[in-house]
Amino acid sequence: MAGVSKGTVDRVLHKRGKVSKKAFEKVDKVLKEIDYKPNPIARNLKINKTYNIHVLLPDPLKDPYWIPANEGIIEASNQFMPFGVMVRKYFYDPNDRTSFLDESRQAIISQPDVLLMAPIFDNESHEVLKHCCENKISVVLFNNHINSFKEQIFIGQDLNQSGRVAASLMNKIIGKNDEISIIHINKEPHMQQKENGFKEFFKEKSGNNHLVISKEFNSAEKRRFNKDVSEFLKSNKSINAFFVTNSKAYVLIEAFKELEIRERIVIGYDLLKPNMKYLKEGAINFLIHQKPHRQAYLGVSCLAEHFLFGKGLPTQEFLPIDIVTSENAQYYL
Amino acid sequence: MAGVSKGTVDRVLHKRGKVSKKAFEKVDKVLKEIDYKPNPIARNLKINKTYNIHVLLPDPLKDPYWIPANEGIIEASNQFMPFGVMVRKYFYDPNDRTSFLDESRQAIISQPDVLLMAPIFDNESHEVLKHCCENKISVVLFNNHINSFKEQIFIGQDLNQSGRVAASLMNKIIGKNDEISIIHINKEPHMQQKENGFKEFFKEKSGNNHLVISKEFNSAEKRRFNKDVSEFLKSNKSINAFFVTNSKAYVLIEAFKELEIRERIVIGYDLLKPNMKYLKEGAINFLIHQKPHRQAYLGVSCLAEHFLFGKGLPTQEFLPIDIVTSENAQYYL
DNA sequence: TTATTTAATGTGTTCGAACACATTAATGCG
DNA sequence: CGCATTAATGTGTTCGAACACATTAAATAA
Repeated sequence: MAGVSKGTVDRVLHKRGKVSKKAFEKVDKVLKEIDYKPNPIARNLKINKTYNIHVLLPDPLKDPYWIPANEGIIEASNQFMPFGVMVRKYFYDPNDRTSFLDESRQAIISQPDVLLMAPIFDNESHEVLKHCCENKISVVLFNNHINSFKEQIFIGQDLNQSGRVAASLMNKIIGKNDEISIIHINKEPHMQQKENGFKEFFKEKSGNNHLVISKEFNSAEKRRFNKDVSEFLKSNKSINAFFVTNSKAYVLIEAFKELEIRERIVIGYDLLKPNMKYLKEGAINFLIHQKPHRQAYLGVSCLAEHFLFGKGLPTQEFLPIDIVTSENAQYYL
Repeated sequence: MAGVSKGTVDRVLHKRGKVSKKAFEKVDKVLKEIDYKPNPIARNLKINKTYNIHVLLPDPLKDPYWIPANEGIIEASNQFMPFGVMVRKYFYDPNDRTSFLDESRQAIISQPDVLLMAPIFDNESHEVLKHCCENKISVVLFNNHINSFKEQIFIGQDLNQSGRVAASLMNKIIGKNDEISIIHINKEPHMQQKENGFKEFFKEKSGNNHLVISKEFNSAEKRRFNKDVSEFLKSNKSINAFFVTNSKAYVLIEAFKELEIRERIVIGYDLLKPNMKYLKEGAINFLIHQKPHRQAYLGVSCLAEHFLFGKGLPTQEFLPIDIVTSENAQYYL
């Protein structure tokens, strides 16, 4: 169309230089006229590179919250395998910081194109990031942020806002002057953000009608846990609404059952089987869905589409904060 | 690997016959051993066909509900244009059945590979489906079902369940023995399904504690509408909770404002600007998000990926029924 | 002016699959 | 056995982009 060979067009497209002003202008004009867009399929076929995405996440066997995340990775992996995208997973023990470091080291020495990780330990995650920088491996975070990692790509919920959503729901269903407790079970650093958001909402919207106090428990030993809960309730008789900041609301409900405590308001996180059961029974009023499946799936698929078809990458992909009741739960599974 | 030429492998892969038993077995064995998956990129490059997806939906200028759907189509269209997928839109007037038929005819005579449509008129949609069958154009429906179209591919919400979700929310926030009204504003056939689901929930769960009555209004003339609402409220003094079955909750709120009616519970649909405003103000308690953007985007992108990469098509893609409050609304826009 | 360097442009091959076409092997029939 | 017919197998080209390499035109030096 421009009266030059494909070689010259190629040099214009890729700015490889060595093109006369006249030729450049002829080609450029045509490119603009026909609004040329390269065929990503042909492009990819020629480049024909295998892309390696390595994923670092907690072992789903150690914490069932991560089961859907794992499935999301598998799904995306299968989908993009035929396109030459290789996904490899590294599981670490969510209760063991060294296991996190060990697995990260494994991942980094295999020199992937990108490391996708769920960073639940603050300090250790910093180290991993440093190593990745040194080895020129780009990093994408999912599930939760790490404080000073703001410059990284992140896929997940705004945890502060997530706490606010919980608070807004709580505010709609609690009685006047009811007292509320924020329950952290086996607290991880990022759970504090949810507490902050929750408190923030009540400070703004509700004019301190409701006392909000926070409390940490450890669920490792069931008997001990039940005793702790029982004591806490005894010394806080007027509390009858609970916000559990992770997927362990069912643990609290089970303690309630053993202690014969009924008719409390409970808002928790995540669609684990036992949570779903108590949601259906009415023992849990609302669950907030953190979409671990979608987070992981999106992490892999966004990267794959970026590598394969040059799709742009977002810097922050804040997923919707889904509110789940017994009636709409089925569609989120 | 099997000691035969690519021609023979090709015949085995595509079952074109003319392959000796011996050769077939050799090739088949290797294919299984290496778990051969065709490279969808190369495949598509060779086939090099332009796929035409035509979309028939109500004019977003006539009903703002359809604005995000239109945007979803544009987004998917831009994304798949470089792959040789051509999307063409036909807008019809949602208040004019002939315009629907006219536009459908236009769409069909251009012989697209598939017609994606939002079928808000029952009988007319049947006719369109018939025409498509005759012309061997496959059809995908989105936004709402048409009764006897169950065999078609559908992308959207389960409207009956959607009514149940609204009811479950209502049930969580109304006072004991409060009465409820289901409000249809400019009723379309599929809105009845939401009413059915809503009533069903209260029949099952709430043991007829709450009277639920349904009422239709027409909002074409504002003065008339306000008067109708006023009269309805006067003759039903104990009703103070409202379920509006489409995106027009804001119309009801505006009537309330003029009639100086306050502190009613309202649950409605869709994140239109005025609805969002009243949600933030607290005049609307919950909105249910029908995801018109995602419906339309998914419709186009599923089809495109099916044509391009042989991805399977679901028969029913029921989207999640998202519950929206002032605190999580921002992520759904 | 001619040789030589450098700038500019053109040509050929490749990626993996699809398909048309060419070739070779096997079978049937007189 | 020879030849036709069909079955079986192999070869070559194409899709659009990327890139190595070949070629030609222009600029510079001897």
